[in-house]
Amino acid sequence: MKLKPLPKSWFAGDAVALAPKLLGKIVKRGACVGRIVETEAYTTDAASHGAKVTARSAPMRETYGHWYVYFTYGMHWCANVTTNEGGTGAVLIRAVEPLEGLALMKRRRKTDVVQNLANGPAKFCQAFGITGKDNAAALGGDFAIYDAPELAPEEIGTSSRIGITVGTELPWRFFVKGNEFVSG
DNA sequence: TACTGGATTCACT
DNA sequence: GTGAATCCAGTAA
Repeated sequence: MKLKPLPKSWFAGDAVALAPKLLGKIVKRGACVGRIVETEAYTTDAASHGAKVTARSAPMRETYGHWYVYFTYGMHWCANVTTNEGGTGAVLIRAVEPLEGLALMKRRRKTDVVQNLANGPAKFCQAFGITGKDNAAALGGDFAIYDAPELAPEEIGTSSRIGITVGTELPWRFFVKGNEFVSG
């Protein structure tokens, strides 16, 4: 697979605009490679860490093209890519289709079911070995996002999670229809 | 210093 | 469909 890293400037725009564009892109960390199939944009809305100026959310405000990894529910890590040069924004990677490094992912996730390896934000982090040590790291090197053909519009739909998990109807949730690795 | 709640997941019924 | 697991950041005092 010929991979070309997305330049930092690619992430300078608004999170809401970049979330759908990230679909189909390739994320690689060490031996693990996957295709992003579900993303979620966070800016300064009430549900976002970016709504308040705190030490934790500093990467959302002060960086773009970096990883923002946070710990939640006492046991899970979630990975975002920071966006919006000069502003506040990040795109949460909610689900990934495993492509390479499946053996390692299966070992980390303690399951042989491929569909369950990375079909959730915390599952993705566990499968790829992402923890707080990756927080605020710049994209690139061993942990980067690579360019890939954009998904066709008919492959992108509105997530069934709307109104179920979060209780809000944010217009920027997406996932890929007709894909066996899709979450929800 | 102590308390509260969370961008989740999974086992169990 | 329901509830437990689990710990850190944020907030109040």
